[in-house]
Amino acid sequence: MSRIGLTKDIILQSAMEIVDKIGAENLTLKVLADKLGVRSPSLYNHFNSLSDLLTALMLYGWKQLEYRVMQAAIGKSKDDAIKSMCAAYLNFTLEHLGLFNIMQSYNQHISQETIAATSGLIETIRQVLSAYNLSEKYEVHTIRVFRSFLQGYVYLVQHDSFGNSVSIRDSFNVGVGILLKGLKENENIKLGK
Amino acid sequence: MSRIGLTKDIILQSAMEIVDKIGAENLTLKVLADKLGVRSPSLYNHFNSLSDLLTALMLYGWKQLEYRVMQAAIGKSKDDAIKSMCAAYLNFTLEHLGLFNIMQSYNQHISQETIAATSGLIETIRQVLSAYNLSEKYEVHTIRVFRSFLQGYVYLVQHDSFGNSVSIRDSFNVGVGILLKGLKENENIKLGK
DNA sequence: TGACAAAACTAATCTAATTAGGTAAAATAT
DNA sequence: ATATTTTACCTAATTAGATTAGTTTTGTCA
Repeated sequence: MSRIGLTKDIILQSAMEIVDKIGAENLTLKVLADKLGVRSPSLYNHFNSLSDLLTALMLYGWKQLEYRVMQAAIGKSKDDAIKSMCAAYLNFTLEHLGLFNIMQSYNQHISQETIAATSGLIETIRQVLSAYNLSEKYEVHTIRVFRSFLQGYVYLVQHDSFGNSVSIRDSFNVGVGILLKGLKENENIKLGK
Repeated sequence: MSRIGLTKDIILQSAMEIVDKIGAENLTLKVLADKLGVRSPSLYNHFNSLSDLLTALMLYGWKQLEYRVMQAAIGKSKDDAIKSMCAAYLNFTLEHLGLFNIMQSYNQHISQETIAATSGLIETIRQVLSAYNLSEKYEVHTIRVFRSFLQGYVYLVQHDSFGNSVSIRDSFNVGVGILLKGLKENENIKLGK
């Protein structure tokens, strides 16, 4: 009977598949261990606790999202870049509902690592925004407003909070459009209030 | 030894105090029962399960938020009403971080009741928006965009995701301002695309 | 080959939710 | 007022899941 040879990455990959398939609330060490062909205490050789594992999974998710959003910005600038990045964000989260759930709910405790995991993402956004010549303060405001919209939109879609039949993508694009217009209002105002 | 005389409302009130004080993740039946001067199985006379209790707590929260936002709109119209409502939303959620956490995380399962609980809120928003003469489709888009921004903003504040020192209220107001401008773009366009 | 570290195991423990079944206070009916 | 029923509460037991302790196995490297 040969050893399986688990690694953190293999475990996280499996955990991701599980949460995306059966929902974040149904991830238990037993379910995960079964999928990996191992007994649940064995997972403690790789993670100190379930909470540790979920934290790692959250960071794993942010890294992937960061990669996708950065990819989307390559070769584009200004509005095109932003639209593409926003679409990439939406697409990733819709593909990974369970994972995104964990990305949201498990960053309560350790904000340092979370900030580190999302800093690349924010840096990318900052680079794209630099083309708009925003004042420093307005750049911060703008990033916050975009992040809020994205975060909230996906959350509401994920929880089926948009009752009726108007297209999810249409409303999303309208939202991005509104934010882009707001961005123009503050373009080139280097001494913004 | 006389009976305590619990009711659902008393239990929910206590539960709210607990989650706002020590965080949603630390609410257990034992903690709640201790606070109420009762043994944990006794709570099953009032709720079928912890999940039931949390669901009720979520709805309880939405009702209160609805009330506060409606109050904020009284005697105001158009931009003033919207600004006031948004501020009320932000204030409520900042006062009730734990409760809001549960309001977010526990509407995964029963969307019907959640929709019922938030329908009054959405109706209020719709009334205020009617002054703008938006096309039907744009009204839906607009509500979705506002909700997304509010939801996301509060979420990010709650999770300390806004690293630096620019004022939380300022960015919020900038965001509301951007959305209001976007709203004007579509004002009086009765045949919006 | 032999020794060490790591990865896996089984068995046991702990904590929290839940269930079963009993008792007594309160509410209701006679 | 008394009898009956309901129900809020209790204790004790069960279950599920995370975690810990201690052991065995396996791969690696001197």
